[in-house]
Amino acid sequence: MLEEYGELDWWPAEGPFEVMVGAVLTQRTAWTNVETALQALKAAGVDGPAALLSLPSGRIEGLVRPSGTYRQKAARLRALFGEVESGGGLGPFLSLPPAELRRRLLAIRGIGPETADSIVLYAASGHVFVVDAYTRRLLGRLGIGVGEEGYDRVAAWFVRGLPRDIGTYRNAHAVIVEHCKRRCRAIPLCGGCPLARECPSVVNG
DNA sequence: ACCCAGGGTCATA
DNA sequence: TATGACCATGGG
Repeated sequence: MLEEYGELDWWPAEGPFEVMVGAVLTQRTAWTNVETALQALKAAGVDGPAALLSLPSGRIEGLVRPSGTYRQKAARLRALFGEVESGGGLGPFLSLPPAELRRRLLAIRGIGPETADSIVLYAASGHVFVVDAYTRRLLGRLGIGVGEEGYDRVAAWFVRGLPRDIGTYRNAHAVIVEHCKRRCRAIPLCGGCPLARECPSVVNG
């Protein structure tokens, strides 16, 4: 997949703040809808935790509405950046040791393992592997049973097999998502996949 | 008129 | 532990 897609320089964002907002907004949501919401936030001058927290909840809800489940997501953003500010702001918060940062994130309402790890990996350059629905789907299509196991076990499986390098972790997740988004179409890897016959994308055309 | 999308929480059994 | 309901918009 690395040969097929190369280095993707994925997760386009202007900085850590935008990565964190995007990580919450993309929960069970197509990225195109996230972009609309991110643009609305930017147009409203929301460029950091303080700016976001200065807005009333209803205003935040309106801005993130295009990303769906907007009441939940507005509350989650408030909770997240409330923690960030009480931790001294973006810099100090993201500079925490990755393991502690991850624990702090998981303790926040609405931040689960994938959202937390996306923030750790893409905003704080912490050494964690992000496991999402695409990752499990790919493992399933390849007949690798570990994809059925719990989040931490799946992540550990990748950690064991990959070079211990931030860039590798970022790009590995990126190519998995980009590959699956294209539904395994016109991609050589699928032609060589022994289970292509059972791949839902192939079956569904 | 469906189905799904870069999850997470909560109530049940 | 393991399902199911719920959140809710936009594109195919």
